[in-house]
Amino acid sequence: MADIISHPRSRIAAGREPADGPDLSHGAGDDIIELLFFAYRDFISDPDQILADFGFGRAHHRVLHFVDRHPGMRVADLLDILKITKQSLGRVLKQLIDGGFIVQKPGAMDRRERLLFATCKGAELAARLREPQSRRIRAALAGLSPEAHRQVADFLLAMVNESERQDVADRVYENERPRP
Amino acid sequence: MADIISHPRSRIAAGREPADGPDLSHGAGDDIIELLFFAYRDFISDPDQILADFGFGRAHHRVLHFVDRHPGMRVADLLDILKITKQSLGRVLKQLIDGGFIVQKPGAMDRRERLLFATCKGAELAARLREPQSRRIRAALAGLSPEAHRQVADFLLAMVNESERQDVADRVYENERPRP
DNA sequence: GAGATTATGTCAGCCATATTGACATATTTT
DNA sequence: AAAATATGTCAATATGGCTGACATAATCTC
Repeated sequence: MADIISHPRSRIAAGREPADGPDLSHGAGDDIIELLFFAYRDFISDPDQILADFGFGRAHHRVLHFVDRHPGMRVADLLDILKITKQSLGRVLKQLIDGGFIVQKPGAMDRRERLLFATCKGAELAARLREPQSRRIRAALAGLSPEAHRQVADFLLAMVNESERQDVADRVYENERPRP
Repeated sequence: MADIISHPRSRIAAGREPADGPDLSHGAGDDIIELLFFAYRDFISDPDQILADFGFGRAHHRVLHFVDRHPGMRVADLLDILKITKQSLGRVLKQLIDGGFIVQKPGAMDRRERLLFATCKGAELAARLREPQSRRIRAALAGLSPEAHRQVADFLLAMVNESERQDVADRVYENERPRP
């Protein structure tokens, strides 16, 4: 029985070098794997209570956040960002529109497009949801060195898939995205 | 119609100070809100293809990861970490046990406890799942300054709820947890 | 030792959010 | 006119959360 049990600790004996094949045991950066899990777990839990008051879930938060931050966004842009299907987005977006948090306007150039905007009501909710998350981040950065904010932002950006990294940087830092 | 639309850009005009009440518009650290979303989105997408080959989802990954990393963990420990109910854990854990990835052993001190261990098969899968995430993290850190790893780890730890921060640090850095 | 508490498991049902596939409509492009 | 695009919608399904109720075995307390 005991012999079918893996003993990870024995595999990380100090200084041990793998004799054959790649070392699949724990290594540099593995602390970040767990820290990311715990940090994100608590980070996304902040707005849950507020959302519950509106009968919304985390999916509504994500949609409202991006529409509020990037007014005039197309539905297709949102699908690219969230990496979900239009059917999944559909229900959530419909609820936000029905509730008066988001409005749609046909595109001026291309009237097939439904450009998305947060209403004042929507912007207020987005701000309420953003507030505890901002507070948590500012508190976390406050205890660190002055350049930590930049280091952390650079790290997180470097964690994004290389193919989309520039798009994400443009979005986050508000360089207006040129749309072809 | 246009007057019910919020215009966030006007609220972040450079140097503007709020005249009344707290400033609920965007401020320091808000770039981190979005960067965390994008970084985590891509970070957790890495193992998805591997998991699909086994008919598993992200819930299985989380359970297997923590059991592999902390052998002899109790079911209650896992519930604390994942912050889910025992019913939710139950289904996923049962599948991992039935599939031979995890085994249970009664606790030596308290035979009510079911201590969890990854089998060799489970440890191998955990390593395969960890590999792309480790690679992504190492690549992200490689482009940064030498002290970035520490800064990022400190930041992520500081993002954890204060009440659990010490427990998380102990877990992540393998200081054996004293159990009362 | 009897009774309370604890650790775990399980049944049943519900909800949120994701999926795929098919099809409809309006609009723009070719 | 035909093809391609942007969006919306219907239907069915899966995952992974939840609550509530109840069962078992083991330990702790008096």
